[in-house]
Amino acid sequence: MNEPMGKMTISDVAEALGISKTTVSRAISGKGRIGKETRQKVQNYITEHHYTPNVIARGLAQSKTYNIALVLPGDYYLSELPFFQNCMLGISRAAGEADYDVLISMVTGEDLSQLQRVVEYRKVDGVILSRTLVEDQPLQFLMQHHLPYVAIGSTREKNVVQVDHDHVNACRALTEHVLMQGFRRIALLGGNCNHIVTQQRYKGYQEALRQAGMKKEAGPVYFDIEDEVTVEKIADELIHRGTECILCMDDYICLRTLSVLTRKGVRVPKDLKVASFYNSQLLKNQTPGITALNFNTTELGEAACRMLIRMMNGEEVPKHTLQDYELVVKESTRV
Amino acid sequence: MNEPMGKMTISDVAEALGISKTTVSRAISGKGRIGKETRQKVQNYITEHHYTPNVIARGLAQSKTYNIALVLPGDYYLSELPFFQNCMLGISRAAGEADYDVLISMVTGEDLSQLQRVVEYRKVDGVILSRTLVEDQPLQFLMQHHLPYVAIGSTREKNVVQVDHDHVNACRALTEHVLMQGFRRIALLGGNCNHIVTQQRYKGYQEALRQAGMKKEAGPVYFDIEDEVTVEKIADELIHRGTECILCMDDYICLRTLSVLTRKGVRVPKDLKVASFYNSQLLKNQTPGITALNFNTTELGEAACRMLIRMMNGEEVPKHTLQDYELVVKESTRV
DNA sequence: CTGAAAGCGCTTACAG
DNA sequence: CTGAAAGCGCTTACAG
Repeated sequence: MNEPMGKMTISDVAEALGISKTTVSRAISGKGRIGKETRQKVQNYITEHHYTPNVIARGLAQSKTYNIALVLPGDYYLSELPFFQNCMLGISRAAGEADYDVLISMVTGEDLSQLQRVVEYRKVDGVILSRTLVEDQPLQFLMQHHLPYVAIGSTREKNVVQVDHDHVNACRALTEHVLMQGFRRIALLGGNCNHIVTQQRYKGYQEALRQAGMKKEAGPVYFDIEDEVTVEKIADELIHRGTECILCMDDYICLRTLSVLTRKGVRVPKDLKVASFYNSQLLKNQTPGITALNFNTTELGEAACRMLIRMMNGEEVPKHTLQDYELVVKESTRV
Repeated sequence: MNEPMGKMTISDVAEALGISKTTVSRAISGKGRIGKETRQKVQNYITEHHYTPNVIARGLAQSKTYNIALVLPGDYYLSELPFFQNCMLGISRAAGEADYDVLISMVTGEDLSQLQRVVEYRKVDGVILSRTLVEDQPLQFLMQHHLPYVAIGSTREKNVVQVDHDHVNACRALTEHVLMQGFRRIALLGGNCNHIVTQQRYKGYQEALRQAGMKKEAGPVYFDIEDEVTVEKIADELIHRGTECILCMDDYICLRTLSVLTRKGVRVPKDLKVASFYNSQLLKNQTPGITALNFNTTELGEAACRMLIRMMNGEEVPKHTLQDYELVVKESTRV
């Protein structure tokens, strides 16, 4: 109570108890042999006097930081996606349980400086990549260093530990569902081609079509849709071509599509069906309800973080983990 | 090239150059007197051999961590708000410029454990609170410790350094605008009462009414709107009462309101005007365009972080900083 | 079961 | 201008 909070050291404890620092250290960490009584004595003292170890000092001695880095896209529109927030929540939770903290490093375009600083300065024991790209600079960077890391998302690099949602099967399932409803002219509105997830979704879509015995694409497929103007043009084209159903690769694209359709007086699902390969808060309150794929992103983050912690502890872990999805059918695809 | 990256220490450099560790340290930090040539020699060597200092060790010696903590709400729906992401982006940017890293600690409800761990373990040199509450446990916690911190948002606690948007004047301006258009029956749909920002927005609204000589509230005021069901009920009431304009305290509430109105066949702005006290990506692509207040959240985060850095450097800083707003008038309030 | 000592990789008075 | 030494607050062989 007298000493200012946060200043007490292990030496103070040792002195007060008339024992050595070594013993105190052991009593706290639980490592090494130590008498039951002694340990109890130390334990009592430190809780009573609110001693908390200096993790930095411990880290230096152990060559550990008890920090992990989370690499996040620093681009404006991307950072707003709920996906990353929810991931972060899960990661933070899992990290906390293991007494780790998470440090964020924003990577914007070609600028890897934040990630570099964090690994070169040895401020973290491991890294989590929040997404994977076709041309993946952060991943390339990590592959050159000997620091444990896991990728949320998939990649072709075989030796990278990856934790992902099963996008391919999920998208296949949703596409199959639409095919089962009897629709054939099914358009696909896709996101950024440099995102691996875009490739996976496309693959799922194609697989469903192939299985249904359709030789070529059922409807036109678009990629790299970023703004509403593009959607506007595409919508005209689709309506003109008599499209029956529009599959949107993510919630943002879907929201924009719905907004454009409403403006054009096209009714969903009456005139046109719509579904989304990704669900979120954004779509939740939409009228009519939107058929979409549900993924638990927080759990994904947790899983990735647990994986990383196991790696940092020297355990062997599976290279590729897939998490399940949920297909939620609502009015937007009703016949 | 021979030595494994990230293992070189200051001693290695000293030895290779035949000088002392002290000198090397000085050459790197730039502190203390040192010969120009010597410094150059060291500088050349370390860039050539890719030496990077161990920041943990430096931190221990200096009793600094070069980390700051960002306290984020861990609640589901809240963490999805773009506000926090954009703040984080700004903070991360400003921190990086000063060679600091940002560590996140999620605070969920009553659970402050993540924040506690981070400060008790001395893993950060300062803390940023991403929002302020009426009943503010994280703030109370920080006030008890002697660690620099700044709050994004306002609080009644006079001695807390706070950086905020000028919500009161912004909301007053928007309300005035609507009054100028000639509307009188103006309803307010408010958010969580425990958020200080809710109080500020309400205050701005009231001030505008008072100034316009209206004794009592122009339209009904609601608080704690969290889901669409509530909005649904309120909408019926408002329509019944002949409300002319609905002011929504934030983008989420606004989006829900619009969705409900569309479903009910109420046309905006023809039948009813709508405006929002907060703008974001969510509202950007809405049809019709929504009159709203724009705030630059990334800049807010940057400002808060710079402030904290100054505090950590022992500088005096102003207790209360307000950032400007922008009123964007669009179709949703057109007469 | 316990302790003295060296070490983690830096910084910083102090002395020269 | 430069260096030897102590110190930051822990951990961990090594010895007893």
